[in-house]
Amino acid sequence: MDNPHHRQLTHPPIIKEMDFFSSNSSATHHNKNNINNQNKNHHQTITANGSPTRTTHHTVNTGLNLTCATSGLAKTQTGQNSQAELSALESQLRRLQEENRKLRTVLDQITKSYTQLQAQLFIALQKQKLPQNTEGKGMGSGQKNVEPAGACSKLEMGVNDASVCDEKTDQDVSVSRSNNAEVMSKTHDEPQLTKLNLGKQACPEASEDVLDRSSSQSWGSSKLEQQPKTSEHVAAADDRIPLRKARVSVRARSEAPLISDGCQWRKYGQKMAKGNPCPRAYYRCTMAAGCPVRKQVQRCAEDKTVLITTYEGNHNHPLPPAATAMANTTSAAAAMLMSGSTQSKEAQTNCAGYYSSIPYASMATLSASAPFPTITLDLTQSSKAMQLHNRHAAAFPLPLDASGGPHLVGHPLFFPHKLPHALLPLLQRQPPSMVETVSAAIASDPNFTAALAAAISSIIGVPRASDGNSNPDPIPCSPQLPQSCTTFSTN
DNA sequence: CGGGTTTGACCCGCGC
DNA sequence: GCGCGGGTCAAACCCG
Repeated sequence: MDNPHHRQLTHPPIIKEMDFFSSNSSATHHNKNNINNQNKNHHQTITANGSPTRTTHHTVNTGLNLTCATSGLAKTQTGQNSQAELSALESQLRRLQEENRKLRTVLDQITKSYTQLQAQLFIALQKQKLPQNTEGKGMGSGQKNVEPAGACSKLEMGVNDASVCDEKTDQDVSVSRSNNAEVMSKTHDEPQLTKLNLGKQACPEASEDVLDRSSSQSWGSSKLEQQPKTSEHVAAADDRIPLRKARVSVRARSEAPLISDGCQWRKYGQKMAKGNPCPRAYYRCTMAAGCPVRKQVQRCAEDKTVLITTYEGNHNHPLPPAATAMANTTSAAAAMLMSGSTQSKEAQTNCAGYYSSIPYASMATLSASAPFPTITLDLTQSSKAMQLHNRHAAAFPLPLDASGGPHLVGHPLFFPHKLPHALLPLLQRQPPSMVETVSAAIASDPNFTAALAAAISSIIGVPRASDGNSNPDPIPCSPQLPQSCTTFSTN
């Protein structure tokens, strides 16, 4: 299932596309200027009928010079023919210029309508968001009281199902697709998160319902977890595109047969998937009874050194520190993905385009066409990402660590208020015991941490990096991030 | 002996 | 309705 999907998602051409988008906003601009210059060319040639001196006018000049030359020859040869030819060329030029002008007008109109629509959408979403913010404020204060100390615990308090995020913050996050960095930042502001947290704390039944619902929908075939569809559920499904739980797929190079991620898993099945000689293994989280989280592990058909781990669901129990980092990464990714699950395919495409404009976005790819909405964090691309990273050094001043390599932790792009804050100490100060558990994935990819951070950055908030320090206060434990639906570490 | 793995059977959704 | 493929179950088996 996931193989063709992953193939599609992480195929190099997509990365090329990312490169195109990410590295060449200036290039795009440049092209735009070229177009404008060409337009100007037509204007100049027609209105002034002179010979522009700029080389960018070469094309049109050539034509004019040729006509001049031929007109000179015409005097000695067939003058009438040349005259006719000249007039024909001139009329053709006029036609082209007219057509060009029309096209430009159309383009202007389209751009204008797009901008207007974008503004209207933004206003509408802001209106929708207002009551939520008010609600969130009250909840936020309440939530702080019950927040346990410790980053990990804080993270775990927010058992924020990606699906929950989807249901409650659809509009919020969808705004982030409008290439609006400012709005993007708002999607991760506290209110919605506190709401989510409260949903779990103050209304456990309700949130459990949501959790169970999403679980039963994604793993509906499970007899143990399957719940009869109430009319409410059906109605919910009818109101929107069928509610599907996001999947987060992590591609990492590892010779190990299994990437341990800090959680305890029990294998409950193995099956040969079509199109892949490697079997797919099914695991269920056994850290807590009834934990709905499952994962699938399969090697990539093309590159068997690549281990594809697909997570689905959210843990309903506290996670060990070792498990929180990737958990928050993937849950954030899932939340981001699910926030767009109700969008049109076009929106999904735009979303991809949006991400592709972000450094490291080559590692995060989306798929709305898959049976389940899936986001893939391709950690096998880390080296390329690092090159990309360096390429963007001019645009995004990057601090390098002592080794001279890119150091994403503490990087401007690596916003603590965006990222699971527990990630910072985890990434920066890995206890030796944990380091020892680092698996072949890391061994084969020393930039794993940076790649992971890059993936996170690409998902949750890089656009904000450009605006610098809009939110300098670090939230101790980014509660806005949905709680880890997954965990990922190595051993 | 308890917990995890293996593996064939079964269920379910989907496309034809 | 049928076949196919993905996902899950559960009995048998393995292992510390």
